[in-house]
Amino acid sequence: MPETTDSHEGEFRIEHPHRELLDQVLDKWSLSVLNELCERPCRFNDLRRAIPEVTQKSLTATLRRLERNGIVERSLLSSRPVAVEYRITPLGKTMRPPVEVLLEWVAAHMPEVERARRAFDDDGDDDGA
Amino acid sequence: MPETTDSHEGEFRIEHPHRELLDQVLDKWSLSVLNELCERPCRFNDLRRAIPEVTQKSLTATLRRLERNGIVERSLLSSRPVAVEYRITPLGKTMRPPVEVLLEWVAAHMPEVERARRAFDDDGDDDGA
DNA sequence: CGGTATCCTATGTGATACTG
DNA sequence: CAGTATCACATAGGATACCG
Repeated sequence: MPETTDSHEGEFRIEHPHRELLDQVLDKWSLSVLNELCERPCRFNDLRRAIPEVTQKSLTATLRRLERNGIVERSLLSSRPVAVEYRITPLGKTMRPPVEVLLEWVAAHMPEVERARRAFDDDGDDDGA
Repeated sequence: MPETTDSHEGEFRIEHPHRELLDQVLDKWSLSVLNELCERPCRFNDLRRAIPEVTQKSLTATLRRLERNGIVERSLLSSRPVAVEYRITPLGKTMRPPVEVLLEWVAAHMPEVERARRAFDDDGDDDGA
């Protein structure tokens, strides 16, 4: 074993560039956008309609960020009137399994987390008994 | 076979309470903290030393958030001088597999992402030819 | 030792208006 | 249609100082 000391199983350790990528692909609207794009290519306004809570500005920012990271691809379909289509890339599709695993963890443990939150919040409530 | 090939709807879909939990357990310092705590219980200043980039304030906030979600546990060891110990909970330990899967995805695809970023940034560089 | 309190800035996000 | 520009605001996070 030429590899050193840390043979202990994978950890929670993360370095900065990885952290940054994680923040960009898991940011507030990314998963909702990918959820649409993994079903079909979408026009900009298709996405707005599919995700009504997102503003134009945030949707644009999200798409640019995902495009820059190679997760989605933007194609100009015609120039007059402007028509643009967004598609998930092969790289983007590789995100599905890990994201699903994560989402399954969240769904599975949400009840336990909510119990913990209630316990914590109640303990904090020392309203002068 | 009731399952049509594209009945995989909602793979990236996430609802608000889930989104919020994800934000709290994957925030800037959480993984670094969990990385320490999954190896051993730590005092507050142990964590500061182990993660020198974090400020007191952010570390406190991170620990409180994780504690509230049931991911870490805080115990008062003695009162004078104050001694506190943080430990990962069983619930916290369940985060490891999904987080590892995620981190493996990041590590595996970082080179491709970086290529995409360079391509994107270069395209943006219309330096007026 | 293990925090709080305060101030400050940067960023994310929304609202709204405008444009090619 | 698919954005950009601008203003406004809330929050995250850092810097610093103080406290029991």
